[in-house]
Amino acid sequence: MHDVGRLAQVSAMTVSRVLKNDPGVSEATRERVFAAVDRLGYRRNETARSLRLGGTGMIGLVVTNLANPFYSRLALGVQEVATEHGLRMMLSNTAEQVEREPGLIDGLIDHQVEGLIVVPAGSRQQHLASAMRHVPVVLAARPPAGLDTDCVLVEDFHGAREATACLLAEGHTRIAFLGNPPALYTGAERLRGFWAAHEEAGVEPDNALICQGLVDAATAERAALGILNRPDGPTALFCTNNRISQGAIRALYKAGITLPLAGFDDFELSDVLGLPLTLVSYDADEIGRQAARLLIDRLSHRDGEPPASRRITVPTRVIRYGPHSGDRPRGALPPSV
Amino acid sequence: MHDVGRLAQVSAMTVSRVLKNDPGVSEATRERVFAAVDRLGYRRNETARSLRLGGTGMIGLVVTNLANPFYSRLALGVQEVATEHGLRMMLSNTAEQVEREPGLIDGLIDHQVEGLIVVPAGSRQQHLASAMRHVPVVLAARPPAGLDTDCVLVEDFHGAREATACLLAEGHTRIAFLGNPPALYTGAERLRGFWAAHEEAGVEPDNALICQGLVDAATAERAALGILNRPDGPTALFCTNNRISQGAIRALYKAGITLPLAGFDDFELSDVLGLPLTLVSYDADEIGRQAARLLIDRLSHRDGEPPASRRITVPTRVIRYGPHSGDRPRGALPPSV
DNA sequence: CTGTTAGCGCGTTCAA
DNA sequence: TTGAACGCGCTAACAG
Repeated sequence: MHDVGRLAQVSAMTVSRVLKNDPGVSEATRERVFAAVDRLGYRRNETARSLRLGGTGMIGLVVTNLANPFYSRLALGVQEVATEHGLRMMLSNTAEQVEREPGLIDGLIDHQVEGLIVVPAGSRQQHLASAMRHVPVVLAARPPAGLDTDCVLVEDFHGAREATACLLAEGHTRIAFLGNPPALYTGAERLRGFWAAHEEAGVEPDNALICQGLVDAATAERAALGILNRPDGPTALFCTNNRISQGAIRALYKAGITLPLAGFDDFELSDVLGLPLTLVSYDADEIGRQAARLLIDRLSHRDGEPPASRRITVPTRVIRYGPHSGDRPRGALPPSV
Repeated sequence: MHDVGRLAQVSAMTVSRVLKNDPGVSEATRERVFAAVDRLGYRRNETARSLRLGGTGMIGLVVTNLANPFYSRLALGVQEVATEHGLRMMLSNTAEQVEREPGLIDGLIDHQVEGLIVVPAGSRQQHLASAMRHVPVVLAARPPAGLDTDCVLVEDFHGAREATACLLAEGHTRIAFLGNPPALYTGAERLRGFWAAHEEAGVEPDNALICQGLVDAATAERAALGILNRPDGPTALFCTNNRISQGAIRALYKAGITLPLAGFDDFELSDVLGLPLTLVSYDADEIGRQAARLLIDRLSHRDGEPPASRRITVPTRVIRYGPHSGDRPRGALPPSV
């Protein structure tokens, strides 16, 4: 900045003012300064600015797996709203290693993020309490456990119940449940919805068809194959997320079986599989947007009464693809049997 | 740090030393300092450190669309290598707005990234030359145009030729080409490969079946439908990337037609579509890893002879899914017609 | 309209 | 083994 000033024959202070669009600078010097900036290719050092200004204008986002479209969409939603408010987003990815989450959060705090949005990977949230000593924290997709803070959830229970009810309404009474670990909020809620739909239909779920603790498509595929090979197998499947659905679909394909499948999360090409699918769809971007809005609102009330913690729910809707009982034949890529 | 020092009855300087694992500190004071740190929940300010140390330990990555698995995998690859070397990654996403790329790059430079990895979105690279005045820049997936710098490419030409050759070998002589804008390197190279395979097979491609400038699945779907509805339609399709393949598959599905499809990029569920697919697969993570390695290598030679610019190529391999002419019937979800 | 002073939080250098 | 002074690049507050 000194160099720019020298070239423009002004002090560094004046350069600073020009770059900040401070009104009290004569047009002549403005132009000289800009010319010097261009000539030297000068760029302001945001690190030094943050230090001086006492704020970085950055918020942190912590997710478990960027390669999962759910998280990348969520990240895009956060980014969108952050950008609108002149904030930048720093992204951290735990790469499915739960134990790395505390370290990543500390790292973001060390880098002076002004707030955090976290999709907590495990069930322990003690490290989030520590983080809250430094900056506001908003949770996404999972509720706080013993923490007083905002969160954005999807209608896990409702969505699971509705999709399960679709299968039951078609007469299925032996529906397999393929779920993620029950220690996760989403896993537990979605099982609860599955169960509730059964109760309402007066159908008793068979525990032998309930499988939990699946963590990715590969484990889901193995579990699904196991269940499909049982003598008293299911007539339909319910999967609690997109990874599990994909594993189950692969199992069906390999086993050469076509069964109706219901599950959480829509996914690419779901509409062209030719399978009878009943998917609980929702806007992952919107979760990110809402989380960002909650966080930014909290940041704007930093010096004052902090607002009471809020819980926002993003709606789900059931989408059906492929042939279902009662449909007319479609003619394109029909399921074999 | 002062506060911590006061609580531990030492100067801030000693706290700094303890936190840096400086050897010259007595065990007694170490423990007092750590105790004070824990009690106050103190975290070192990385912003201030960077200023003093003259380096942030961050590298920047610029991509166009995080929701595309190609880019999110690439980002994970970069992140992996960066972490191994004690560097952090700042991610910027242009959200398909080419014109935002220069601004995002400037932003990363302002935040003092020590190097950049860019997947250039447009054909103009002037802004990259400006960026190179500040930090080393490595290009991914597209070569430099009038720039002297490292890049990591995939075997665009070779992959396209090989996949096309598979279709030709099966007797197809009317293969539609659905491509991204030819101004993009990948678009041009893949068309060249498509063409070369035809020449080698002594088959003349029909220009009426060549369609370029497709930017996403929706435009690809429309283009594919148009070509499929021609009286002299194709007997197979070639798509230059995953988005276009997905659009084409949707078009086939809606039209109720099953045709062999070849294309760049493998994608989720490609193996269970039951369509005859010939996909050019490669490791997107590896592109990110290699790009990060090139960048880090360049960073390590910062004060000395900069190495000559290098070009690394990531190999492709052709993977085939579903029934192909000559296969035995599979029995599971076979294509109709 | 412009320049000077001081300090953001930290670490290097030197002195005790 | 520990502390004091100084400065990284920038800008708020106060001169002039």
